Amino acid sequence: MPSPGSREVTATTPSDLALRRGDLFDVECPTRELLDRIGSKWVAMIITVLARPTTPELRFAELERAMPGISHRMLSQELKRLTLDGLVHRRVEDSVPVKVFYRLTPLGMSLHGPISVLREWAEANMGAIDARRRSA
Amino acid sequence: MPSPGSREVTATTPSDLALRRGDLFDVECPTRELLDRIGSKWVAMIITVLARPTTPELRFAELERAMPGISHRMLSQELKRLTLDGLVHRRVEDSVPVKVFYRLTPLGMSLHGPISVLREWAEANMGAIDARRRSA
DNA sequence: CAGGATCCATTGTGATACTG
DNA sequence: CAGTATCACAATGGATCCTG
Repeated sequence: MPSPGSREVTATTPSDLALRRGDLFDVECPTRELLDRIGSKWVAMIITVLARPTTPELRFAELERAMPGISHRMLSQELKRLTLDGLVHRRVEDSVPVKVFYRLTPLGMSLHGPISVLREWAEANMGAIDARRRSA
Repeated sequence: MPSPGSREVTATTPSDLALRRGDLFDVECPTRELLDRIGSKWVAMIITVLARPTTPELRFAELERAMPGISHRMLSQELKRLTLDGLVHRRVEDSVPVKVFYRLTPLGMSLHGPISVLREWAEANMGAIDARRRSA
């Protein structure tokens, strides 16, 4: 979050309203940043995996295995972000060695629907789009 | 089978199948890249603006004005990408100076629903998430 | 007007190594 | 096991200038 040193130009206070209600079209509204965060492939995958009824709770290594291609670092980073955002809950079992379990919070679960819709669109139309790209 | 939740990835050439059907969980499947592309704030905004019944077709400068905060370069880049992907149609009016109009293709329109769902989720939950982040 | 080209600062990301 | 730290490099994105 860089401090606005050079350009607090427009908007004297109208952003207050946008901030409160969430307005993608307001420059100052964090909804933009939020959308970029939840719209990523890694978030989509994490939410999708954790939303599977058979695996409501998974350990770090299990998630890693369930998401081929993700790097150690990325998974760690994304999980931390999602935890901070309150979409994922982190449970530590005090054994030796320690075990950590991740599961969706109610808020996280509520994101599952929207993300599924987008993911399914992507999976359904990927072929057509990819083909067009190649020919162009 | 000690790996619960894992998919049956036993095929010899799984990428072929995944490529054809679109599988986010396949490392080689372009669906991942596609999802990252369509999940961005700029794409969400472009699609949303062009989906407005009142403005089915907009010129470059009009789009720019409708999307406060986007840079010249970004808009140009994203429009080109969306055009290549077949989500946006580009119509050039041969006047002096030239006028260029953008509108959604049927494929682009079909993305409007999914994106709206995600955008609305973001706008609705932005407040809670933002508050939690600050306190953490 | 539309948008390409260039420069440059910032950030993202993988690989690797290390710790409790 | 579940991370964190560090490094090197790629990608992003804004600002600015340029052209048909």
